[in-house]
Amino acid sequence: MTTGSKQDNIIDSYVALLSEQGLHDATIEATARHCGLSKAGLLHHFPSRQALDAGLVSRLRTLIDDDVAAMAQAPERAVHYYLASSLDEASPLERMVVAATRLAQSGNEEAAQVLRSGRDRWYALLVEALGDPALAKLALLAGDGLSYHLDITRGARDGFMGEGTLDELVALLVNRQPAA
Amino acid sequence: MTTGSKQDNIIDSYVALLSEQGLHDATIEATARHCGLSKAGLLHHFPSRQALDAGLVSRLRTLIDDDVAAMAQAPERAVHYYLASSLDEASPLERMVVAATRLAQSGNEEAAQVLRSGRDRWYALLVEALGDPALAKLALLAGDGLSYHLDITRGARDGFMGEGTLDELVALLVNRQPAA
DNA sequence: GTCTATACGGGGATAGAC
DNA sequence: GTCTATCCCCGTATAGAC
Repeated sequence: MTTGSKQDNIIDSYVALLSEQGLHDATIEATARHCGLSKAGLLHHFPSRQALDAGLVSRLRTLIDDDVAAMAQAPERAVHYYLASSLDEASPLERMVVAATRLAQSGNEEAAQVLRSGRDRWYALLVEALGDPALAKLALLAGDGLSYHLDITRGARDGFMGEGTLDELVALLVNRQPAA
Repeated sequence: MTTGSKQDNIIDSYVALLSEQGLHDATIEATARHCGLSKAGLLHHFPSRQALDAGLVSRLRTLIDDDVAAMAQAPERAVHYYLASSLDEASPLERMVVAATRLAQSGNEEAAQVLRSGRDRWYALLVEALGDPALAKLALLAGDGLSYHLDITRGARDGFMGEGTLDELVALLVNRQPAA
Protein backbone atom coordinates (compact mmCIF):
# COMPACT_ATOMS: atom_id res chain seq x y z
CA MET A 1 0.00 0.00 0.00
CA THR A 2 1.34 3.44 -0.89
CA THR A 3 1.42 5.91 1.94
CA GLY A 4 1.18 9.37 0.45
CA SER A 5 -0.53 11.19 -2.35
CA LYS A 6 2.62 12.27 -4.16
CA GLN A 7 3.65 8.70 -4.69
CA ASP A 8 0.21 7.97 -6.06
CA ASN A 9 0.46 10.79 -8.58
CA ILE A 10 3.80 9.49 -9.76
CA ILE A 11 2.44 5.97 -10.21
CA ASP A 12 -0.55 7.38 -12.07
CA SER A 13 1.74 9.18 -14.49
CA TYR A 14 3.88 6.10 -14.91
CA VAL A 15 0.83 3.97 -15.66
CA ALA A 16 -0.43 6.53 -18.17
CA LEU A 17 2.83 6.63 -20.12
CA LEU A 18 3.33 2.90 -19.89
CA SER A 19 -0.12 2.03 -21.16
CA GLU A 20 -0.29 4.70 -23.84
CA GLN A 21 3.23 4.72 -25.21
CA GLY A 22 4.92 1.57 -24.02
CA LEU A 23 7.91 0.79 -21.88
CA HIS A 24 10.39 2.50 -24.15
CA ASP A 25 8.94 5.96 -23.73
CA ALA A 26 7.93 5.58 -20.10
CA THR A 27 11.27 6.87 -18.88
CA ILE A 28 11.84 8.32 -15.45
CA GLU A 29 12.24 11.78 -16.91
CA ALA A 30 9.05 11.52 -18.99
CA THR A 31 7.17 10.27 -15.94
CA ALA A 32 8.55 13.10 -13.84
CA ARG A 33 7.57 15.75 -16.40
CA HIS A 34 4.12 14.18 -16.69
CA CYS A 35 3.44 14.96 -13.06
CA GLY A 36 5.38 18.19 -12.88
CA LEU A 37 8.63 17.03 -11.32
CA SER A 38 12.23 16.83 -12.34
CA LYS A 39 14.06 13.54 -12.64
CA ALA A 40 15.74 13.93 -9.29
CA GLY A 41 12.47 15.05 -7.73
CA LEU A 42 10.87 11.78 -8.71
CA LEU A 43 13.88 9.76 -7.66
CA HIS A 44 13.48 11.17 -4.18
CA HIS A 45 10.20 9.27 -3.86
CA PHE A 46 11.19 6.19 -5.84
CA PRO A 47 14.98 5.90 -5.66
CA SER A 48 15.23 3.64 -8.73
CA ARG A 49 13.28 2.33 -11.65
CA GLN A 50 12.96 -0.98 -9.82
CA ALA A 51 11.32 0.84 -6.94
CA LEU A 52 8.92 2.53 -9.34
CA ASP A 53 8.02 -0.82 -10.87
CA ALA A 54 7.52 -2.29 -7.42
CA GLY A 55 5.25 0.60 -6.49
CA LEU A 56 3.18 -0.03 -9.59
CA VAL A 57 2.85 -3.73 -8.85
CA SER A 58 1.79 -2.93 -5.31
CA ARG A 59 -0.97 -0.66 -6.60
CA LEU A 60 -1.96 -3.32 -9.11
CA ARG A 61 -2.47 -5.76 -6.26
CA THR A 62 -4.76 -3.30 -4.46
CA LEU A 63 -6.82 -2.53 -7.57
CA ILE A 64 -7.28 -6.22 -8.35
CA ASP A 65 -8.34 -6.97 -4.79
CA ASP A 66 -10.93 -4.20 -4.94
CA ASP A 67 -12.21 -5.30 -8.33
CA VAL A 68 -12.54 -8.94 -7.33
CA ALA A 69 -14.48 -7.86 -4.26
CA ALA A 70 -16.79 -5.64 -6.34
CA MET A 71 -17.39 -8.35 -8.90
CA ALA A 72 -18.17 -10.89 -6.20
CA GLN A 73 -20.98 -8.72 -4.92
CA ALA A 74 -23.08 -9.06 -8.07
CA PRO A 75 -22.55 -12.67 -9.21
CA GLU A 76 -25.50 -12.60 -11.59
CA ARG A 77 -23.87 -9.83 -13.60
CA ALA A 78 -20.34 -11.21 -13.40
CA VAL A 79 -19.94 -11.86 -17.12
CA HIS A 80 -21.21 -8.45 -18.11
CA TYR A 81 -19.07 -6.85 -15.44
CA TYR A 82 -15.91 -8.60 -16.56
CA LEU A 83 -16.32 -7.89 -20.26
CA ALA A 84 -17.39 -4.29 -19.68
CA SER A 85 -14.34 -3.72 -17.49
CA SER A 86 -12.06 -5.11 -20.18
CA LEU A 87 -13.63 -2.71 -22.68
CA ASP A 88 -13.32 0.37 -20.50
CA GLU A 89 -10.01 1.91 -21.52
CA ALA A 90 -10.51 4.75 -19.07
CA SER A 91 -10.85 2.61 -15.97
CA PRO A 92 -7.91 2.81 -13.57
CA LEU A 93 -7.79 -0.97 -13.29
CA GLU A 94 -7.79 -1.55 -17.03
CA ARG A 95 -5.05 1.03 -17.55
CA MET A 96 -3.09 -0.53 -14.74
CA VAL A 97 -3.48 -4.02 -16.16
CA VAL A 98 -2.22 -2.84 -19.53
CA ALA A 99 0.73 -1.13 -17.89
CA ALA A 100 1.56 -4.16 -15.77
CA THR A 101 1.30 -6.40 -18.82
CA ARG A 102 3.98 -4.28 -20.47
CA LEU A 103 6.24 -4.84 -17.48
CA ALA A 104 5.47 -8.55 -17.42
CA GLN A 105 6.27 -8.82 -21.11
CA SER A 106 9.66 -7.29 -20.46
CA GLY A 107 10.58 -9.80 -17.82
CA ASN A 108 9.08 -8.44 -14.59
CA GLU A 109 8.12 -11.66 -12.86
CA GLU A 110 6.26 -10.02 -9.97
CA ALA A 111 3.97 -8.22 -12.38
CA ALA A 112 3.32 -11.45 -14.27
CA GLN A 113 2.62 -13.32 -11.05
CA VAL A 114 0.11 -10.75 -9.81
CA LEU A 115 -1.64 -10.72 -13.19
CA ARG A 116 -1.91 -14.51 -13.14
CA SER A 117 -3.26 -14.47 -9.61
CA GLY A 118 -5.90 -11.92 -10.64
CA ARG A 119 -6.84 -14.00 -13.62
CA ASP A 120 -7.33 -17.02 -11.38
CA ARG A 121 -9.69 -15.14 -9.09
CA TRP A 122 -11.72 -13.61 -11.91
CA TYR A 123 -11.93 -17.04 -13.47
CA ALA A 124 -13.24 -18.56 -10.25
CA LEU A 125 -15.99 -15.94 -10.12
CA LEU A 126 -16.92 -16.60 -13.74
CA VAL A 127 -17.11 -20.34 -13.10
CA GLU A 128 -19.48 -19.64 -10.23
CA ALA A 129 -21.57 -17.30 -12.37
CA LEU A 130 -21.78 -19.56 -15.41
CA GLY A 131 -21.69 -22.94 -13.76
CA ASP A 132 -19.35 -24.34 -16.37
CA PRO A 133 -15.53 -24.18 -16.37
CA ALA A 134 -15.18 -24.29 -20.16
CA LEU A 135 -17.72 -21.54 -20.69
CA ALA A 136 -16.06 -19.47 -17.98
CA LYS A 137 -12.75 -19.93 -19.75
CA LEU A 138 -14.33 -18.69 -22.94
CA ALA A 139 -15.67 -15.61 -21.15
CA LEU A 140 -12.33 -14.87 -19.54
CA LEU A 141 -10.41 -15.28 -22.78
CA ALA A 142 -12.89 -13.07 -24.61
CA GLY A 143 -12.31 -10.36 -22.04
CA ASP A 144 -8.56 -10.61 -22.49
CA GLY A 145 -9.10 -10.55 -26.24
CA LEU A 146 -11.01 -7.31 -25.86
CA SER A 147 -8.03 -5.75 -24.11
CA TYR A 148 -5.76 -6.90 -26.89
CA HIS A 149 -8.16 -5.53 -29.45
CA LEU A 150 -8.19 -2.10 -27.84
CA ASP A 151 -4.43 -2.27 -27.71
CA ILE A 152 -3.92 -2.58 -31.45
CA THR A 153 -6.71 -0.19 -32.43
CA ARG A 154 -5.63 2.67 -30.17
CA GLY A 155 -7.02 5.85 -31.61
CA ALA A 156 -7.89 4.22 -34.92
CA ARG A 157 -11.68 3.94 -34.76
CA ASP A 158 -12.09 1.01 -37.12
CA GLY A 159 -15.62 -0.16 -36.51
CA PHE A 160 -14.78 -3.68 -35.46
CA MET A 161 -16.38 -3.23 -32.06
CA GLY A 162 -19.77 -1.58 -32.40
CA GLU A 163 -22.16 -0.29 -29.77
CA GLY A 164 -24.13 -3.45 -29.21
CA THR A 165 -21.21 -5.85 -29.32
CA LEU A 166 -20.77 -6.13 -25.59
CA ASP A 167 -24.37 -7.17 -25.07
CA GLU A 168 -24.21 -9.65 -27.94
CA LEU A 169 -21.21 -11.33 -26.37
CA VAL A 170 -22.77 -11.45 -22.94
CA ALA A 171 -25.95 -12.92 -24.41
CA LEU A 172 -24.02 -15.64 -26.22
CA LEU A 173 -22.19 -16.62 -23.05
CA VAL A 174 -25.03 -16.38 -20.57
CA ASN A 175 -27.64 -18.12 -22.72
CA ARG A 176 -25.48 -21.21 -22.74
CA GLN A 177 -25.57 -21.33 -18.99
CA PRO A 178 -26.73 -24.72 -17.66
CA ALA A 179 -29.17 -24.79 -14.78
CA ALA A 180 -27.25 -23.65 -11.69
CA MET B 1 9.22 -9.39 -49.76
CA THR B 2 12.73 -10.05 -48.45
CA THR B 3 15.26 -10.99 -51.08
CA GLY B 4 18.01 -12.96 -49.37
CA SER B 5 18.48 -15.51 -46.65
CA LYS B 6 20.73 -13.39 -44.40
CA GLN B 7 18.04 -10.78 -44.03
CA ASP B 8 15.62 -13.53 -43.10
CA ASN B 9 17.90 -14.82 -40.37
CA ILE B 10 18.23 -11.36 -38.91
CA ILE B 11 14.47 -10.87 -38.86
CA ASP B 12 14.09 -14.27 -37.24
CA SER B 13 16.47 -13.30 -34.47
CA TYR B 14 14.76 -9.97 -34.02
CA VAL B 15 11.37 -11.66 -33.76
CA ALA B 16 12.72 -14.14 -31.23
CA LEU B 17 14.15 -11.48 -28.94
CA LEU B 18 11.16 -9.20 -29.35
CA SER B 19 8.62 -11.89 -28.55
CA GLU B 20 10.59 -13.51 -25.74
CA GLN B 21 12.11 -10.54 -23.98
CA GLY B 22 10.28 -7.45 -25.18
CA LEU B 23 11.28 -4.32 -27.00
CA HIS B 24 13.68 -3.14 -24.36
CA ASP B 25 16.06 -6.06 -24.72
CA ALA B 26 15.65 -6.51 -28.44
CA THR B 27 18.51 -4.13 -29.20
CA ILE B 28 20.40 -4.11 -32.45
CA GLU B 29 23.45 -5.51 -30.73
CA ALA B 30 21.50 -8.32 -29.05
CA THR B 31 19.85 -9.17 -32.34
CA ALA B 32 23.20 -9.21 -34.10
CA ARG B 33 24.76 -11.48 -31.48
CA HIS B 34 21.72 -13.78 -31.67
CA CYS B 35 22.48 -14.53 -35.31
CA GLY B 36 26.23 -14.39 -35.05
CA LEU B 37 26.94 -10.89 -36.31
CA SER B 38 28.36 -7.69 -34.94
CA LYS B 39 26.32 -4.53 -34.66
CA ALA B 40 27.86 -3.06 -37.80
CA GLY B 41 27.43 -6.35 -39.60
CA LEU B 42 23.71 -6.23 -39.00
CA LEU B 43 23.54 -2.55 -39.87
CA HIS B 44 24.95 -3.38 -43.26
CA HIS B 45 21.76 -5.29 -44.08
CA PHE B 46 19.34 -3.03 -42.19
CA PRO B 47 20.91 0.42 -41.98
CA SER B 48 18.73 1.54 -39.08
CA ARG B 49 16.31 0.30 -36.49
CA GLN B 50 13.48 1.74 -38.55
CA ALA B 51 14.61 -0.41 -41.46
CA LEU B 52 14.67 -3.46 -39.22
CA ASP B 53 11.15 -2.74 -38.02
CA ALA B 54 10.00 -2.24 -41.60
CA GLY B 55 11.54 -5.57 -42.58
CA LEU B 56 9.69 -7.26 -39.77
CA VAL B 57 6.38 -5.72 -40.79
CA SER B 58 6.96 -6.80 -44.37
CA ARG B 59 7.47 -10.40 -43.24
CA LEU B 60 4.41 -10.13 -41.04
CA ARG B 61 2.36 -9.22 -44.08
CA THR B 62 3.60 -12.28 -45.95
CA LEU B 63 2.95 -14.65 -43.06
CA ILE B 64 -0.58 -13.33 -42.57
CA ASP B 65 -1.35 -13.65 -46.27
CA ASP B 66 -0.19 -17.26 -46.21
CA ASP B 67 -2.12 -18.07 -43.07
CA VAL B 68 -5.34 -16.54 -44.31
CA ALA B 69 -5.01 -18.55 -47.51
CA ALA B 70 -4.39 -21.77 -45.57
CA MET B 71 -7.32 -21.15 -43.25
CA ALA B 72 -9.62 -20.42 -46.20
CA GLN B 73 -8.91 -23.85 -47.62
CA ALA B 74 -10.54 -25.70 -44.74
CA PRO B 75 -13.56 -23.56 -43.78
CA GLU B 76 -15.17 -26.34 -41.77
CA ARG B 77 -12.20 -26.38 -39.42
CA ALA B 78 -11.72 -22.62 -39.31
CA VAL B 79 -12.48 -22.20 -35.62
CA HIS B 80 -10.24 -25.03 -34.55
CA TYR B 81 -7.53 -23.76 -36.87
CA TYR B 82 -7.66 -20.22 -35.52
CA LEU B 83 -7.64 -21.18 -31.85
CA ALA B 84 -4.95 -23.81 -32.33
CA SER B 85 -2.76 -21.28 -34.11
CA SER B 86 -3.18 -18.81 -31.28
CA LEU B 87 -2.12 -21.49 -28.83
CA ASP B 88 0.96 -22.58 -30.76
CA GLU B 89 3.77 -20.51 -29.28
CA ALA B 90 6.28 -22.16 -31.59
CA SER B 91 4.58 -21.21 -34.82
CA PRO B 92 6.42 -18.58 -36.85
CA LEU B 93 3.22 -16.64 -37.37
CA GLU B 94 2.31 -16.60 -33.71
CA ARG B 95 5.79 -15.48 -32.71
CA MET B 96 5.69 -12.82 -35.37
CA VAL B 97 2.29 -11.57 -34.24
CA VAL B 98 3.55 -11.27 -30.69
CA ALA B 99 6.64 -9.41 -31.88
CA ALA B 100 4.63 -7.07 -34.09
CA THR B 101 2.22 -6.42 -31.23
CA ARG B 102 5.16 -5.20 -29.17
CA LEU B 103 6.08 -2.77 -31.92
CA ALA B 104 2.50 -1.63 -32.32
CA GLN B 105 2.23 -1.05 -28.58
CA SER B 106 5.24 1.22 -28.75
CA GLY B 107 3.79 3.41 -31.45
CA ASN B 108 4.61 1.64 -34.72
CA GLU B 109 1.53 2.48 -36.74
CA GLU B 110 2.40 0.24 -39.71
CA ALA B 111 2.62 -2.79 -37.46
CA ALA B 112 -0.72 -1.91 -35.87
CA GLN B 113 -2.33 -1.40 -39.25
CA VAL B 114 -1.16 -4.76 -40.59
CA LEU B 115 -2.34 -6.52 -37.44
CA ARG B 116 -5.76 -4.92 -37.76
CA SER B 117 -5.98 -5.90 -41.40
CA GLY B 118 -5.13 -9.50 -40.52
CA ARG B 119 -7.70 -9.50 -37.78
CA ASP B 120 -10.34 -8.32 -40.26
CA ARG B 121 -9.58 -11.14 -42.65
CA TRP B 122 -9.52 -13.84 -39.99
CA TYR B 123 -12.77 -12.46 -38.68
CA ALA B 124 -14.37 -12.65 -42.13
CA LEU B 125 -13.41 -16.31 -42.39
CA LEU B 126 -14.80 -17.04 -38.94
CA VAL B 127 -18.08 -15.35 -39.84
CA GLU B 128 -18.29 -17.56 -42.90
CA ALA B 129 -17.49 -20.65 -40.88
CA LEU B 130 -19.87 -19.95 -38.01
CA GLY B 131 -22.62 -18.13 -39.87
CA ASP B 132 -23.00 -15.57 -37.10
CA PRO B 133 -21.04 -12.32 -36.66
CA ALA B 134 -21.38 -12.20 -32.89
CA LEU B 135 -20.26 -15.78 -32.47
CA ALA B 136 -17.36 -15.16 -34.83
CA LYS B 137 -16.37 -12.17 -32.75
CA LEU B 138 -16.40 -14.36 -29.67
CA ALA B 139 -14.15 -16.90 -31.39
CA LEU B 140 -11.74 -14.25 -32.57
CA LEU B 141 -11.54 -12.58 -29.17
CA ALA B 142 -11.00 -15.94 -27.49
CA GLY B 143 -8.06 -16.57 -29.80
CA ASP B 144 -6.55 -13.22 -28.95
CA GLY B 145 -7.17 -13.97 -25.30
CA LEU B 146 -5.20 -17.19 -25.67
CA SER B 147 -2.23 -15.22 -26.99
CA TYR B 148 -2.45 -12.86 -24.05
CA HIS B 149 -2.69 -15.77 -21.68
CA LEU B 150 0.45 -17.37 -23.07
CA ASP B 151 2.12 -14.00 -22.80
CA ILE B 152 1.70 -13.65 -19.05
CA THR B 153 2.33 -17.30 -18.24
CA ARG B 154 5.56 -17.59 -20.20
CA GLY B 155 7.51 -20.45 -18.72
CA ALA B 156 5.37 -20.59 -15.61
CA ARG B 157 3.34 -23.77 -16.17
CA ASP B 158 0.31 -22.87 -14.11
CA GLY B 159 -2.30 -25.34 -15.18
CA PHE B 160 -4.89 -22.84 -16.34
CA MET B 161 -4.87 -24.26 -19.84
CA GLY B 162 -5.08 -28.03 -19.79
CA GLU B 163 -4.82 -30.57 -22.57
CA GLY B 164 -8.46 -30.74 -23.55
CA THR B 165 -9.16 -27.02 -23.24
CA LEU B 166 -8.80 -26.25 -26.91
CA ASP B 167 -11.37 -28.86 -27.91
CA GLU B 168 -13.76 -27.69 -25.21
CA LEU B 169 -13.63 -24.16 -26.52
CA VAL B 170 -14.10 -25.25 -30.11
CA ALA B 171 -17.07 -27.38 -29.11
CA LEU B 172 -18.72 -24.51 -27.27
CA LEU B 173 -18.35 -22.23 -30.27
CA VAL B 174 -19.22 -24.67 -33.03
CA ASN B 175 -22.21 -26.26 -31.29
CA ARG B 176 -23.90 -22.89 -31.21
CA GLN B 177 -23.63 -22.68 -34.95
CA PRO B 178 -26.96 -21.95 -36.67
CA ALA B 179 -27.81 -23.84 -39.86
CA ALA B 180 -25.47 -22.62 -42.54
C1' DG C 1 11.34 17.98 -0.92
C1' DT C 2 12.82 19.73 -5.09
C1' DC C 3 16.09 21.61 -7.90
C1' DT C 4 20.79 21.91 -11.14
C1' DA C 5 24.81 19.70 -12.37
C1' DT C 6 27.28 15.76 -13.26
C1' DA C 7 29.05 10.94 -13.67
C1' DC C 8 28.26 6.61 -15.91
C1' DG C 9 26.67 3.09 -18.99
C1' DG C 10 24.46 1.48 -23.07
C1' DG C 11 22.18 1.73 -27.60
C1' DG C 12 22.16 3.68 -32.37
C1' DA C 13 24.84 4.91 -35.98
C1' DT C 14 29.19 6.14 -38.90
C1' DA C 15 34.11 5.62 -40.56
C1' DG C 16 37.36 2.98 -42.30
C1' DA C 17 40.28 -1.34 -42.41
C1' DC C 18 40.19 -6.05 -44.15
C1' DG D 1 30.15 -8.29 -46.37
C1' DT D 2 31.99 -8.16 -41.96
C1' DC D 3 34.83 -6.43 -38.66
C1' DT D 4 36.97 -2.78 -34.85
C1' DA D 5 36.90 1.66 -33.26
C1' DT D 6 34.59 5.68 -32.34
C1' DC D 7 30.98 9.30 -31.64
C1' DC D 8 26.78 11.05 -29.82
C1' DC D 9 22.61 10.85 -27.43
C1' DC D 10 19.80 9.49 -23.72
C1' DG D 11 18.34 7.04 -19.52
C1' DT D 12 19.71 5.95 -14.74
C1' DA D 13 21.54 7.42 -10.71
C1' DT D 14 24.28 10.47 -7.39
C1' DA D 15 26.00 14.88 -5.26
C1' DG D 16 25.11 18.91 -3.36
C1' DA D 17 22.74 23.60 -3.28
C1' DC D 18 18.37 25.78 -1.95
